[in-house]
Amino acid sequence: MRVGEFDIAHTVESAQPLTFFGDERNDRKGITYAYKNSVIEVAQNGGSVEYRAYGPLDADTLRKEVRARFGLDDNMRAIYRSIGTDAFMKSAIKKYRGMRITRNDPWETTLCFVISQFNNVKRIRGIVQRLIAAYGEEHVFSAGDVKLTFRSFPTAEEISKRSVSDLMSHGAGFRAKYIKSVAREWSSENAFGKLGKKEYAKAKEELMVLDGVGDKVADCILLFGYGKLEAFPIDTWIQRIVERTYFNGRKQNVKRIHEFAEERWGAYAGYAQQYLFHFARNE
DNA sequence: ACCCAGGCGGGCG
DNA sequence: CGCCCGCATGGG
Repeated sequence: MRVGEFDIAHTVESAQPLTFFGDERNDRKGITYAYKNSVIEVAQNGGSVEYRAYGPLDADTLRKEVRARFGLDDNMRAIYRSIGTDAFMKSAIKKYRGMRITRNDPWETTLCFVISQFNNVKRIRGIVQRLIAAYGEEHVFSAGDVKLTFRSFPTAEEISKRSVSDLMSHGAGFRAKYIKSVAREWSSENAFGKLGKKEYAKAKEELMVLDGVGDKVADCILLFGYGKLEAFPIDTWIQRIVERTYFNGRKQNVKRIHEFAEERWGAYAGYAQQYLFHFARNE
């Protein structure tokens, strides 16, 4: 299908959940990822996005999944116009034009970002991959002479059955107790599935009840899991670059930065955050 | 060897 | 509240 203002390389390289489990199958032209009981391959060639699925997925569902996953229905012209109000943001947009906010499975996003705290991207990926290898359900597909094996993302139920020390054996460290607790909460209540219907502030409040989910992780879940584009996750990178760029290098607390982001970027603060984050990490 | 990483919860003033 | 501290682990 034809898509404008989309760059799959910038998108998958910008450390969103899709790439937390990215591996050698992913390159600058495309990505292969698990979706429910299927595997989806997506590749970009100029203004054309091609995709195919292995597994029980009809064409319409597949198309909708790809469009949703890569944020292809976001109006980038409007978003760029809205957030590109200063030279710094304009240069970030220019450099990473086409980078989208991906929409991932909420549970998967929650687990990924609980693991992300006080951690680095490389190790986050490793931990997530080991959890998938250990607890994900295996699926095998044959397409002609090609045999494709993959594991789907482990369910909350599956993770909740494991002991903390079992989870620690995969390198999760002190986060293991959070993983266990969050998995238990997620599998015992079905309220989290409906969080997307609630408004941002209310949904954030409910997520922060979870042990191991604070202000920043909640915003990541809302942005990358529920597509709440007004969410503005403030991590060390964002705090640094916002203070340096918009506050003359003076220290600000998180509350102040949230107020600033809401006022300046409003409904698209999440996009502003992703361009700032990617720009800050790659400079 | 040493430092730090897409923070968080708990404890303190 | 607002700030400060410890925290498992492994890559640079």
